[in-house]
Amino acid sequence: MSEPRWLDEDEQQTWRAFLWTSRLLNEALDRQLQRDSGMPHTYYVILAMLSEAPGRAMTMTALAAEVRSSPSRLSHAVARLEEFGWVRRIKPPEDRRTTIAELTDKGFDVLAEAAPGHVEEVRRHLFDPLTREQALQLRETLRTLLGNLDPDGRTPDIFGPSS
Amino acid sequence: MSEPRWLDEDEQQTWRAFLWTSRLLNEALDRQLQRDSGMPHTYYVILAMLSEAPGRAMTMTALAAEVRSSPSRLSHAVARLEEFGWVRRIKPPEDRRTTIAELTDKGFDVLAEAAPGHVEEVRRHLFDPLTREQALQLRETLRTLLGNLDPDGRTPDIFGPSS
DNA sequence: CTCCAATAGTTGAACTCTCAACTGACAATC
DNA sequence: GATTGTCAGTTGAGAGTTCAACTATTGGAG
Repeated sequence: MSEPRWLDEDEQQTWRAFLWTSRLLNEALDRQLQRDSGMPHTYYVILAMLSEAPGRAMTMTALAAEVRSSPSRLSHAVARLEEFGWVRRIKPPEDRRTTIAELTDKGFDVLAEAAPGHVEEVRRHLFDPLTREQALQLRETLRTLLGNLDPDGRTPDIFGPSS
Repeated sequence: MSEPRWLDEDEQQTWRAFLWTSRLLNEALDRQLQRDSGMPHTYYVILAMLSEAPGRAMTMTALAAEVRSSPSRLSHAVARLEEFGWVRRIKPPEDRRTTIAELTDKGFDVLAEAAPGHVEEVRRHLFDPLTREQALQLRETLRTLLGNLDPDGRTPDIFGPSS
């Protein structure tokens, strides 16, 4: 065991700022979505990702990777979304292990209704306070961190085609 | 109702990078702390803040502000921490509405044991991948966002004495 | 062809968090 | 000095998350 390398004052401030910012931002989004559309932010992201997929459908595993969720969390979430009638589960005959989650028309409508308010909230809390310059710098910094946290870079959409 | 201002490509990428980064970072910290010290990250932060307070004690309201928690969440959390014997509740006679949460010696020891591993994890995921320059820029950006999210700037410790 | 490992996903229990309702104590006004 | 309002904190129910254990199916290795 080597000596722990403690955080200096600057680092401490950076870390806490990160912690509070992500906490508060997430809570703000959750509150807004829960109030206006009756769903937590996690569910919104699932619907959004499904809506972008070809055929508005994806296997559970692919979807889990897309939304950075554990298989378990996604399974529970989709079960709930299915209760709401926003997602449908399909068992394809080719590989009977897999399950395909498909966004229903109702789910698509709910998403379409939720989107403007949600985007507005993201804008208000994340982009409005920052200059364009800051936002772009932030993106680069976060990409760096993400490359570290999510090593099997299953995030091709986040990295531009030029890299 | 005005037209929603959608996110452009850059903003979309920034936003998702923020989302995944904070998600994954939080999960990494939670897993590490749960595994090595049997507590979620939220509880660690509560213990840490208490340990820094004079007398290692604080009123529930002050502590809630410090850790950006709702009164309810904090109340449940402290109830649990009390079960573990890491925190003690005290009812002061001056104002019998308030409750003071005090870190016990046992709680302090647990925190002291948990700290090095936790700091190491923060370092690995947040500071090691970044240049010092990036980290400082990140801090400024986050301060801006935080000023927006947490308007009653009850974050004097995060803003330097010069501001 | 059989057996074993890997893949895909689900389930239940324990736990944390949210929200709304509630209790109890101090403060202020009439 | 009663009433009303505000402050401090708790509680319970419902919902989401985690972890470990489990089922079912497919892909290989011998």
